[in-house]
Amino acid sequence: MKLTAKARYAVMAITDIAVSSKNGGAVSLSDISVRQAISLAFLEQLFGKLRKAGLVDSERGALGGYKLAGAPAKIHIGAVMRAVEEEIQTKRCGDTGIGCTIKGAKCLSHDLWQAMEDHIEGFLDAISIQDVIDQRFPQICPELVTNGLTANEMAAAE
Amino acid sequence: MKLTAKARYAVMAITDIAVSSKNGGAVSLSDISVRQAISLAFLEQLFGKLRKAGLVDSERGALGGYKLAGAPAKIHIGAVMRAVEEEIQTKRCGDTGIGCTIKGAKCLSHDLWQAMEDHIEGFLDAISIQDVIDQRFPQICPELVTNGLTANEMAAAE
DNA sequence: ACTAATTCCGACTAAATAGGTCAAGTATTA
DNA sequence: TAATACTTGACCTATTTAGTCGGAATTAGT
Repeated sequence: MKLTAKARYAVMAITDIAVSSKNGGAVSLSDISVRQAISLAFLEQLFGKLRKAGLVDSERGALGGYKLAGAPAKIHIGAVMRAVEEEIQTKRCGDTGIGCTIKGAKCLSHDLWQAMEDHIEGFLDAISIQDVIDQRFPQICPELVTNGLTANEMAAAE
Repeated sequence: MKLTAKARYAVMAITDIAVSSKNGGAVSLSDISVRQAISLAFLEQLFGKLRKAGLVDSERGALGGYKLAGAPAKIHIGAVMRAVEEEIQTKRCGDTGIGCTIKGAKCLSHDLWQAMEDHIEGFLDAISIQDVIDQRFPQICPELVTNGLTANEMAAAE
């Protein structure tokens, strides 16, 4: 899961469809291109992947375009981002062992990166297109539990 | 806050100091270089920034090296990563307005990226070097609150 | 049938970034 | 005084990013 501009454009574009579609009709990429200021050629590249991932359906020909494959509340940001970025998990410490495996043992920070990735992924998978439209996002969890103390308690203990 | 290999190396190296230091003595970069399989030249680059950020103290001369500026429990991963990556927040949607501001209004996904960044930053700031050594990481918060429903409740409601 | 609008597909590319290296020092101490 | 260690900044290079380009296939309206 990469957090790049490409992934952001994909979310913007697919959100645009949810907002702009009339009666569930198809929305053309040229319309999205104008509204979101993203080049048509780049949108074509993105929507090829979104279609293959089953997130949108296409209608070819004149008056064609794309429509969401499901309800906005059922399409999650994480899925959109994974669709347009080929590598699900990139360059994770330990894939090669270089700089991670020391005499056969996992490095201390290996699990840290895994926990971080899980956290980011969990966050993005918890948000649907509908949530974005409604501007409804998860707040930071106030009780990040580490060894029985909350983050706030740990800060106070310092 | 960028999540690159450079930032990971910095965390690995600073964790190495916490683990390898004898009686709080300085640890040389050449030792870290060997143990963590990171080039000495690259470590020098990283520790220059860590020192300026006040996360480590240096001792020059023979038998010199670096030591942590504070207790491992007081140095947090987020601070380490911010120290080695110059831009705190990069490429955020809306900095230029291109592809974000449409007729003067913020794009729908603008706040999404902000919420995501806050979430990642909160996660990393909650973890100290000591936590990494003890392999103690925050679990995914089971109650991601969005509009009063937890993530689980929302999934069930779909 | 013809035309215009649109998706589909793969190759290509310019610019930026990541991830380093190298050279030439300066400071400290065994 | 030699060895070790830190300091600084310029430089380098492969990869990734963020696209473009050209053309083919498909469909709706005239």
